[in-house]
Amino acid sequence: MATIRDVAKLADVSVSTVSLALSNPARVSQKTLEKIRHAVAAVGYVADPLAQSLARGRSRMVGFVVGNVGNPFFGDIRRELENYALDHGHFVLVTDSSGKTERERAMVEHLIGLKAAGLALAPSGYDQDYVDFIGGLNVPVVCFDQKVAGIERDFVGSDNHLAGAMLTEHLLQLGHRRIAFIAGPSHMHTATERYRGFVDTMANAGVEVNPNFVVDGQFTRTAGYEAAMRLLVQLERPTAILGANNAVALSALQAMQELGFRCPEDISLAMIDNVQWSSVITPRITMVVQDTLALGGIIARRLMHRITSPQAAIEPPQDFVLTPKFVPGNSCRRI
Amino acid sequence: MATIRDVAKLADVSVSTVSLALSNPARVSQKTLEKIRHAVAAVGYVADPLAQSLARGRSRMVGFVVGNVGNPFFGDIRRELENYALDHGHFVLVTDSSGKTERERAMVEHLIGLKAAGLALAPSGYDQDYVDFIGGLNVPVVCFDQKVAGIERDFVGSDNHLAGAMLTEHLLQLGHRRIAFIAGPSHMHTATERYRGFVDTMANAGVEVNPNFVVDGQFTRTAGYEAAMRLLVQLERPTAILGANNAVALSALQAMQELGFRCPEDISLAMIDNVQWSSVITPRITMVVQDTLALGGIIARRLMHRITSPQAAIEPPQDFVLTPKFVPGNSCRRI
DNA sequence: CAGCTTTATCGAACCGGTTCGATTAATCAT
DNA sequence: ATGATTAATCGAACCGGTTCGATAAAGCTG
Repeated sequence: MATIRDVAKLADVSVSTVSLALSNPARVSQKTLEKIRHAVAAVGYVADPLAQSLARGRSRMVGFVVGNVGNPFFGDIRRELENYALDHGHFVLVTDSSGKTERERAMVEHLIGLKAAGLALAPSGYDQDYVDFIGGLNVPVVCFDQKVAGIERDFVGSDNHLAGAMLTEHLLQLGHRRIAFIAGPSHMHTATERYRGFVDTMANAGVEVNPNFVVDGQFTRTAGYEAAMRLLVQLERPTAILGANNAVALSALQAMQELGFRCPEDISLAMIDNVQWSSVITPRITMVVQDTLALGGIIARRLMHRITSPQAAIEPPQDFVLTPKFVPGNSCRRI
Repeated sequence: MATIRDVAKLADVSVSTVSLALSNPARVSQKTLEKIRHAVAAVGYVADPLAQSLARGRSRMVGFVVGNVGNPFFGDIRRELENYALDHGHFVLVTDSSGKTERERAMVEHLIGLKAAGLALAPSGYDQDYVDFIGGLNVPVVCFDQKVAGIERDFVGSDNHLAGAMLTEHLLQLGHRRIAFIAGPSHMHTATERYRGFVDTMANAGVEVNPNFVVDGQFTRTAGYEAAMRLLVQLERPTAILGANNAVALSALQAMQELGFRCPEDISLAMIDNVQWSSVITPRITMVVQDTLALGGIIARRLMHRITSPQAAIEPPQDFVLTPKFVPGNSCRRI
């Protein structure tokens, strides 16, 4: 590998001039710039990113930290970020915390150790310790998906209250009254907001929520399955189930299939968030989806702005909340 | 941030002794080791990974390069690698090439620039240029999924010929003769092997393959959909469709649904490779799946072995080919 | 106790860049 | 022509570690 000293020697200038020429060509005379350019080409010089990062104290890498890179929701966002970052000379390092706060912290620390220029982070924690940790990071951070109280950072997400409300409203319109809700973890902002959307809409319509019809699915497959089972074995069953995310809703569908309930003839189903291959799942599930591409675009632009613009550091953090979209399927019937 | 010089000053020893003590405690006297340990704790010293990598010429990071990190197949492998690498003091950098050779190359070069200790790579290219590029990398590389002719590296994958053969055999057993095959890209080893598995099994059974029943689905959703449509609009339709991967098979299911064909009553369907939520897709598709956890485990161990074991460099590359598993569903009927 | 080996520690060079103050050369106003 | 600016270049220090040869002290042998 050719180093900057090889270039300097060949171009017959000092190392510092080469460095200057490469980072700020305008401040070097035409003649030397030419010489240096030739020398660079001749020896095939490429700057060592590690050495640059060490000297600068900053790298040209941005971290992408989520709980599950396999989730298409995060996948779309990642792609947007990667494209945008690449166009701006930055490289995205993807990390997966498996939803574990512990691990997320280790990965964030590792990224900071790598002198990451910035972080796009879907928070997995919520307590004071966590808030302090994220708040104390000395690099630009854009949070997304989960809004965590106390974290003073840019945030990009969807209106989850509205998402819950839209589907509840839809089911009410179809005549459903016995609507069940499979909720997510109560410490997650998205989960509580979606639940509030459900409860508020029911209240506004003057429909009482049966406490037995609210179960906790933890946003996971296994817990969602068990929660759905608890709903389905009751004597007085719901006529419709609203899943707070894709995992619990699809688990509910599976439970229904296993118990011999037809959807939507016996029980209607609706869910928040899309899933890959939803178009081949029978029935097509009525859902509210987030505009992942738009979210990804905003996250990317906001993060790169904070990274590249010098005065961005003093701009106050900002929230970007997008409106989710209703996507009708045929999993909800009129009763 | 505390540096190694802070530690040295506080412990009243030289910088080199601190470095030595930290990397090889046995070669330092008990007394100084104690002093250094105290000093480290006192100033909260953590070595800068960047500086270490620069000085050593090697980092403690391994690169994971695939075409689609969202694919659960790669997700399982990634998780295995991450766990194993973490246990061995290494950190996994995940990158996604979107299947583009161009981009993959850029990412690999970036990882090399970062002095990655090794690479787990699902190759996306196949021509001589690509082979030379991968072969010329000066770090341990374990290839997986796609076996590329000419690349002299460890390889971990499944027996794709067998995968194709198993499903073909299954369909033949059920009485099918007019079996269609939605193939993948002909430059991909997995695709050609699966196709050969199909063709060979048909030939062994003395059943002729209708040329109109072999269409190219490119392993993608859109191409798979179009390919399936071409199959379904023929006057003489197949009685069964074998999708060479999950994307083309599910696209075929979608096409069938849209045209009003029932599965399996009208047409049977089988596919290679699992997909998330396959359990809630109706019908449950009969498939052959790869043992992703085992694959991931082998990849992880092989790569870390090459990285950590000094004499591993001279070990010849080795192929690990696992047997896939047949998972019956109810998408294939007897005729 | 002399002579030799081993052990513990250190200094200096190095990895490959960046940055800033100093120096020299060129340009300008008067 | 002269002093003041400005532009171009350079040297040296620095980022934060590792590594290796040198040196001094300690341990062993006979």
